[in-house]
Amino acid sequence: MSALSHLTPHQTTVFNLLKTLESEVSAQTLYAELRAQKHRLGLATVYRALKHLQLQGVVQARSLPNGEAVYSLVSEEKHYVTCVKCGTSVPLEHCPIDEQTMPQAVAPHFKIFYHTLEFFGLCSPCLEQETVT
Amino acid sequence: MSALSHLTPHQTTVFNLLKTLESEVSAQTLYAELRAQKHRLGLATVYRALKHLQLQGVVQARSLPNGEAVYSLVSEEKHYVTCVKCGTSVPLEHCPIDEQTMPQAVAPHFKIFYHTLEFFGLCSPCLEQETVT
DNA sequence: ACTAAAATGATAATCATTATCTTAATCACT
DNA sequence: AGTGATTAAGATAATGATTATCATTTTAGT
Repeated sequence: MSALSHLTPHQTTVFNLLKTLESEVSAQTLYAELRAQKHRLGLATVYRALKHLQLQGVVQARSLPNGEAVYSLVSEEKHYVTCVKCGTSVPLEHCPIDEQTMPQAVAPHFKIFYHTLEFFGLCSPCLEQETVT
Repeated sequence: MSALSHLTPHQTTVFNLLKTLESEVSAQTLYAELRAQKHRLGLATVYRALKHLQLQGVVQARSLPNGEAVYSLVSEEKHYVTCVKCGTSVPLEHCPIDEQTMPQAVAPHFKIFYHTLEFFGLCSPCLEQETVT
């Protein structure tokens, strides 16, 4: 990974908090957590910091079906199975992408930072509801 | 694919339009197109129809970074490379998922309808902007 | 210290989606 | 066909995350 361009104190704060978290979080949650830790920054700054870190290739984002985005470090290689009915999202342990074909699959003129892989379907409870109904 | 449960006329209309489209479309676009075709239905009905078709496993959804969702038939096996800066989304021709490991990768108690695979990074123009700046 | 550029805060604006609630259509059964 | 119950639909308000705006503060380089 190339060196990060200079980060402002606030950007560093956001980055550091992300490093301590095990799972993805929304910008709103990050903001609430930082405020709870007595950091004085605005919500817009959190969004801007996340955008900046994304452009640096160190933070990744995933859009949930409910419209909110969740963020995590790029190093967190996690994929998910998501229920299209209730929205439950379960992480996968292993990435089933063929390592050989992956590099060729991406367009030649893109610099790739990360990828997301998600399976969608029905979780057991929702599946039962559907078949019963 | 199991038989679809009964579809209402409006649900059928939405489904049929999706069948004629080559690329993914948002609910808003579907609504505008249907209205342009003199169909009399409400926006909420389009959203409800899409939700219903999703639960049937025949329509898939993908959330874009800007927060809107785009829909397409499940049969459209397309994956994308998306620029984290400008949002440009380019389809891949080939799915690089290892067919062998895929079934084992999904959680045992999920009924899987489809999957999405996306690569994120910077497209050429945006990459140049970043390195220049 | 000084000026230009970048970052920040506060808040308004945007916009897709969902909820609500009333009305209309459909269905099962007699 | 009639009736009551269930489901679908329409219209629109409400929600909520994200972005835009703009005035102010901070930073970097000279």
